[in-house]
Amino acid sequence: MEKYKIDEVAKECGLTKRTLRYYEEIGLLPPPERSDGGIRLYTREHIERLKRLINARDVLGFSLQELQTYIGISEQLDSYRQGYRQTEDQGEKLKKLLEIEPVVGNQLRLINEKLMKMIEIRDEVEQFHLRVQQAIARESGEGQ
Amino acid sequence: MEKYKIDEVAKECGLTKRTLRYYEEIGLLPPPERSDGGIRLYTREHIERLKRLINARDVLGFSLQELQTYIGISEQLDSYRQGYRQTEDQGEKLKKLLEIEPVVGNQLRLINEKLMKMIEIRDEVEQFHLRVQQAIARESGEGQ
DNA sequence: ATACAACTTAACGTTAACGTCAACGTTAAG
DNA sequence: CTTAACGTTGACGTTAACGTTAAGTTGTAT
Repeated sequence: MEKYKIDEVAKECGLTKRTLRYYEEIGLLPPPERSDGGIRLYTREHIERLKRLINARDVLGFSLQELQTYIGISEQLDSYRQGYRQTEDQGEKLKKLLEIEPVVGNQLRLINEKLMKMIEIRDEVEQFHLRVQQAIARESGEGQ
Repeated sequence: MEKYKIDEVAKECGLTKRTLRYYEEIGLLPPPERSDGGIRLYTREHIERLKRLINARDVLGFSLQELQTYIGISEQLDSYRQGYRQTEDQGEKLKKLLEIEPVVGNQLRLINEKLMKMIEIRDEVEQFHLRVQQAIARESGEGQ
């Protein structure tokens, strides 16, 4: 499996090294493996995860705190899928799932709300754009 | 025309008084009329404008700086519509419009990009939600 | 007229999300 | 084997976007 040093990751994701370390520091990124000398060695998985994070940050406008819970949830589902059909306590699993479900449902609702508002804004700006274009056409057709 | 004091406006818009004054301070809100004693008196227009602002802030995730230009543009269109067919310099108008157009076009493009990414995320979360619900159904159906 | 709630400005405080700098260690190249 | 480029951990600095407090003013209800 190929390994990446911090600057490569930073550049591929459009961040700085500082930001990567910061995200790790606050628990947003899982600490990557280190070389014998202590240098961070990231994998593809780290990068993909990071990209999803950035997307959520930029698009949903989540704070890093909010991203923590956002991630916590997808982590829990992963762990559920890992332990799928193992001899873990069935009751515990169900309990966790029942905890997670409303949180995710709520997220989904919020995202949909935001989405609708965003479409409204898009339409407004589109109208706006059209009016400007029409005005240009009229104004420049008139001057002759 | 009805007038509103700062706290009414703040509550209707879900902000604090401090935030309203701050927005005015940085030029995001036009200074409202004042009473003889110096108390801010807002109108419906102020409120509606403010609400659009909050929407753009929350949904598009604009910084207050970015909102300034966002507003600047809609202001310019307003001023265009005001001066529509007046004896203003036609060349100036056209020049302004030609300046505005690519900016708005760019905004529109950015918004559409964000919108698409958002839809992707929505779909992911939706899938996620479904899987959780299915897991619950399976897990709780099994225990009997 | 007097209280009292709500307004005002001014100034300093706070938090998130990094930027920047110093001092030092690691690694790949010649 | 020694540089030069890149990495590491502190630690302090910065900026946006307000919160908070103080000290005083205005509006209104009795």
